[in-house]
Amino acid sequence: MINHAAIEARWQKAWADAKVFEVEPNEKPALLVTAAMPYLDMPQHVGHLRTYGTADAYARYMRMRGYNVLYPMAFHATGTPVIAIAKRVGTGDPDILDTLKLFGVPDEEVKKMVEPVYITKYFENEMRRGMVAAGYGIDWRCSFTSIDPLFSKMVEWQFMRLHDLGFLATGAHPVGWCTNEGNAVGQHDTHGDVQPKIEKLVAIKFKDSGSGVFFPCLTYRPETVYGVTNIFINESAKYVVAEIAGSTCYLSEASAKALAEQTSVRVISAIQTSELLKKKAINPLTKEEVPVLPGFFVKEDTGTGVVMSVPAHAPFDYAALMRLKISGHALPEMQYRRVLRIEGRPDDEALFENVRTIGHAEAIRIGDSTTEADLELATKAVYSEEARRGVMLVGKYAGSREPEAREAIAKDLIDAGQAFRVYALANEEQVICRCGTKVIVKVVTDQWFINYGDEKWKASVKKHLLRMKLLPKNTVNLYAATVDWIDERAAERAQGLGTRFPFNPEHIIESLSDSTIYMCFYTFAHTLRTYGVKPEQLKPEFFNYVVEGSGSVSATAAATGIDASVLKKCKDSFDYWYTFTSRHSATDLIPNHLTMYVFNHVALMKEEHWPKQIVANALVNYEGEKMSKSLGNIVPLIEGVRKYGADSMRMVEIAGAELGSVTNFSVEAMNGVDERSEFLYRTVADIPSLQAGALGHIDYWLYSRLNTKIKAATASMDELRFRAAYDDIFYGSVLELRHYFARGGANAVVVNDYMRAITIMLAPVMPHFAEELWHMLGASGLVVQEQWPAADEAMINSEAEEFEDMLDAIVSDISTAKEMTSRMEANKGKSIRRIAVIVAADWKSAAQNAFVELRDIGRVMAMRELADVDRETLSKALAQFAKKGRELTRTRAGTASSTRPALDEARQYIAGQLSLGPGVQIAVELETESRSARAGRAMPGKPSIDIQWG
RNA sequence: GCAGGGGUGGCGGAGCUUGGCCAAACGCGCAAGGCUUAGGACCUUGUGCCUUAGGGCUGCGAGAGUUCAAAUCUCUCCCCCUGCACCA
Repeated sequence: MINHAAIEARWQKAWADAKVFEVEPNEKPALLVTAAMPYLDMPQHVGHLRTYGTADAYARYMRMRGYNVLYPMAFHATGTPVIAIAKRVGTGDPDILDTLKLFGVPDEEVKKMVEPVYITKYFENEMRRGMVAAGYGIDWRCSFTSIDPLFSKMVEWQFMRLHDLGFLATGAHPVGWCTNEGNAVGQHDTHGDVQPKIEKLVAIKFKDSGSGVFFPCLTYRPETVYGVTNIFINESAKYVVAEIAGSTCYLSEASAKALAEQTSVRVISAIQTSELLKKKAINPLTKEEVPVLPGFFVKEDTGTGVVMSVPAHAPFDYAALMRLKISGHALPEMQYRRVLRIEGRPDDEALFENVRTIGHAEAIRIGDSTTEADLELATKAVYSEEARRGVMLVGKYAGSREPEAREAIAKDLIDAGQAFRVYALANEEQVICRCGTKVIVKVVTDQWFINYGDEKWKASVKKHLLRMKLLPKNTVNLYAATVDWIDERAAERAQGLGTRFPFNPEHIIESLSDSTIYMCFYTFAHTLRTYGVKPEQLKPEFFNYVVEGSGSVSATAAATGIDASVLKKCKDSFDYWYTFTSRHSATDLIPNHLTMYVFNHVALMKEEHWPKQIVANALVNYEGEKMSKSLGNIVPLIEGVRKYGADSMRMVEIAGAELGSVTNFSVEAMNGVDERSEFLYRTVADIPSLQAGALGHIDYWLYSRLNTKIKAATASMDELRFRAAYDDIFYGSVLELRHYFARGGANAVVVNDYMRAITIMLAPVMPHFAEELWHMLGASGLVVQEQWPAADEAMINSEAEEFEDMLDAIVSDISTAKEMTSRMEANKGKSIRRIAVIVAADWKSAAQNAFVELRDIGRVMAMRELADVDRETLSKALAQFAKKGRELTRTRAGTASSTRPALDEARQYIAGQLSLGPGVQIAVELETESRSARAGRAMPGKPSIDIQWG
């Protein structure tokens, strides 16, 4: 058994001692590999290995390809999560205590986690340990955290530059909001980590014909205003008269309070619902007068507490009217006016009939089987059908499709002052802040944004994306779509760790926005530290000079007080490493971080320093299931390494699937890797017991396979197709070695050469195991510093490879034939006496190649070289070639005289593969000499088989 | 809803960019044989359907089209996954 732990420890120490990952600019081409810095709120779990391991394997590969590779690591601490943990630990929230326990954080450490900075320190150490254990070749000298004062100076500079360039803007913006804490609420601030979804609605103002006060009817579907029959309010709620954004309205008291967070609201007086129910209101578009009625489903705390009723298109509205009718309420003359039709559905009347049927059924509760849940379902069905195929029947937009009409009518009404925007949470369940308060929507004013909507900025990003290498290739569309869609993005926040926002020091810079150009900081972080540069010396001039490339050394030295030689060193390092960068992250960051990364580089740096390559990987499942805290299937990285070994996990996660597909972390897969590792390990260990001597066919075959493999694997690796590459390098080598040994291969030099190359190629993904094999092979130095093998075309021998393929085809053919003939009546009670393998005559290969060339039976027949062949036999063979058509290619099988001895040698192998007893004779015959009736069937590369029973 | 990705054997998953050599790599599972006191592990073969000899038929979400030829190109429809922002 391979002792993973011992091997890992030995080689991790060897790498550290040799400082192989501590690199400085040199004459080699540069490559800076960066993976998204991990957030310091949890230890790493096995899933993280996918991204960081992929980046590491790529870095190791490129190093072997002759690049000077820097793979650094930083840590993200900005924002609210760390503070949230401190708070939750402080209040003894059992949820967080369980989670920390799941991650193996000792109790005495948990106690100290009431202090945010302590949390970041703890997890930083934890993560470093995990990353070393997983075998990442990181240059730790360049590390920093996003709350490092030196780093903060760069973020400040970044935002001042964005401001100079006109990319910062202020404005109003709706956010999820907790009135208790007075803070914006994101996903991790809510119970059950629910993302508050904000949607835009519109409130259409129906004027009370008596008082002139408005009923602001909240709706998702302003286009149905043409079909309104009445207005609904909640009879049992409290209503008020209030001034909203300049107009006087009736609305529920709860709504008035909530709306005050979105716009100016001044409550004037209370009003009884009985008063409201006496009123009539005028539809602003149709000018019709409609009554106000009680609606059972109207929620007082959503929107305005006033809705318009469109029974033809809304099951709830119809049901409410039916309920009123049943309870004997006086109803207006109902109009059920349809405002749109369903295109391509001649029976669309049926759909509207259904609306009524369901509404009616709910109202009278037929057998209690039709409920409000059915109304919800019906509503959804109607909305989606009408949105997809609805065409307006009435009004200004008659003939338009529903989605366009909806937008256009909303805009017209708002522009005309007949409606206003209302934001609401779209979540089906109520969203509750961790503090217990219900989350509402607030429109934040004077909010600073980064204006990613800037057209010129977008255009240059789009243009640059076309020049970048974006992997996997099918992510290109997602980047393009993101650039099209991305708009203003909040740049500041009231709470959390981080850098103060320069234009509003009360706030901190939003935490995704402060990590868009941080990779450049790696290139000079350790220089700043080595020379003791102080944060206050990192004036804008420093970054102008080093990162932006403007200004002179002397002027920068004068402005900052930093020694000119240090400045020069920083700039040279940045210029060197930024010639070729590869950014690694998970696919889900494409629509935000990765796209913003491109935007910010394009805005702030010289074109030669813009991003060159982004690699986005999919995530990892655990035994087929998503990893999640709730499923309790999260394995901490360090625990995984201890249990399965770093290399096996790396092989499974990095090379278990192509970049864009989910890899499955399973014990079974891990065992599969272990078995093969053992096999390779034994193979290397057994080399001394093999022979030396002249090379035979099977030796040339193995060399050929090796070089074919190197060629294919190199091409795959260049595209980061790890799965394809390691199918060949790892899994394929095991199959080939087995075949080699089964065919009697036993040459120590050949196996040694083969395993040397395989070992080098294993190193990017299985670095510890590769070092161990390298050492066992008696090689000097570290494999991590070796050159990636180059394929030797001269060693690729397609004839030898084809021969082995033919051999397996023969085995398979005999096996089928054996099965078939055993069922023949004539062979009952007999056993196989002899198997003849009959090799095609040489003229057949000549004829085949001639036919492939000429594609003309007559011309081949006339060839002088084939003049000796019996006319009928030749024409039959040619007819067979013709039948194969385009599939037929030149045969590369050797001549009969060379194939025959090779097959002779392979007889034992064939017998072994078929588990034939010693009593069965295998004979290799030439077509020209064979007495078998089946001899004529032999074709180039496909000998005829004759099984003789007796 | 909007956007992006995807639907291939019992399963995971190749192949689809450059249509034909694809019943479909590789692996798992399953079956038979070998080995073994037995089991496990390991090795070999088989694993869509039909077939008394290497052949034939059907097949790649559904339907239609282009083509001599389609898993691969085009269109329509159905289904699944992911993201939708102030949050890392």
